[in-house]
Amino acid sequence: MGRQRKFDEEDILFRAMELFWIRGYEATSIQHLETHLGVGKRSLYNTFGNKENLFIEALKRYQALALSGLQGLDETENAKQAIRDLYLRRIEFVASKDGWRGCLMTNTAVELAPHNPRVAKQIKAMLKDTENALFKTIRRGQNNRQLSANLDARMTAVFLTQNVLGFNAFAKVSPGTRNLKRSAEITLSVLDAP
Amino acid sequence: MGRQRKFDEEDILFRAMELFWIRGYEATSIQHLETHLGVGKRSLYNTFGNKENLFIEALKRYQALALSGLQGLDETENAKQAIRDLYLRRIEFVASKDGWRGCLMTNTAVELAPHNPRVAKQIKAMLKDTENALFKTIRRGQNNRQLSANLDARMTAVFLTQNVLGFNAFAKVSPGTRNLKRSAEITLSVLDAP
DNA sequence: TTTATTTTGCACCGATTGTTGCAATTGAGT
DNA sequence: ACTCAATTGCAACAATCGGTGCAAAATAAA
Repeated sequence: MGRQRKFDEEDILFRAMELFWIRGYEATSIQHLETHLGVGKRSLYNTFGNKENLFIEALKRYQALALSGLQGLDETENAKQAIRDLYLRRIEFVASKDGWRGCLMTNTAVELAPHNPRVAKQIKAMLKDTENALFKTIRRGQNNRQLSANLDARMTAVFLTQNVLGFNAFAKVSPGTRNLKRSAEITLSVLDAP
Repeated sequence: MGRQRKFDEEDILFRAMELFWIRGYEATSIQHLETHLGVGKRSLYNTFGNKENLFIEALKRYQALALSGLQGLDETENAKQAIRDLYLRRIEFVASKDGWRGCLMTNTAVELAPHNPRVAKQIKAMLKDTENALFKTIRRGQNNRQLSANLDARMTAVFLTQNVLGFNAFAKVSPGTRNLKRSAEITLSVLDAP
């Protein structure tokens, strides 16, 4: 009973995610959200409580998005090629039609996480998602004799995770996928260790 | 002639740099600067014009600081060891007494550069500083037969630069130098290519 | 149709943002 | 001692921030 909503909550969260993604947390004001989402601020506050909650919910949608990207690792038989594909997908991922939006996880890790424990906890979880997915893939490659057993699978996964953060940050100031792709190839050469 | 200043401009810039470093650009308000610098806002505006100019001048001081760190590369004969030392120094660099401040270049690349062309230009210059210093060191290592001639020196330098951004971002959410140091060793293994 | 309940639009809140006008203060040059 | 330019402290500015109170609008249940 009562008046029915004019918007879909999940749709709003997805689009809010994109706005935070492009402009960052502080620079995306409630007013900005209002106009670009087509929803009155009062409805936003009724639904999500406050800006922080709205952001955290939006960030969860990003986490789901990133997680589905990581699942692509399982679809390629060769471990190194699987990781290469992930990198190439992520490089396209951080490039939007107009300019470079980078990666919401990286942006948030730098801008918001240091001052907000709730956000920091969530970012840590997302980093662990990445690390664990890469770890699993490296282990699989070792079992299949595609990667050397001498590789420290866990630390290599940590290394690759840091590296993803790196090119996300790099992409924000240096447009163009060419350098990113060539640099990614060097990153992958770590997997060729004897 | 006229009334003399109560502060040293260079000293203020250095301390402002530290404040921006810890809290970020937006979160460091003029009021915050006023109290922590011990200088009235009116003096700040008289001297630097506005907040953006003050920040850019402070960022230049950071650039000089980073540049002097890069010069340490020339002080170690072995190229790989020189780069390792740089990494270890930078890992300590991003760790302050109280918590993790990360790297002002990385923080700014993510938070401010995308919306501010002047800042973006300066960040690009700083990245080029890093890349060029690493390139020179890699070349030196190749000339001295310490590193393989098969290494693409330029792209390896780009890779290492991205990697530095990566662990700067990583450090903001994952305190502790241990993981960073171990991951750095994997990064350096790229230089062992045959 | 009436009632009960939820959502929406509008006005408005106090706090804070960066920035400036102005007059008092300072101190070197005359 | 006087002048004049530079610097300072204080008050205030308009704009914007996140957030709310309240009544009208909308809709399901009675």
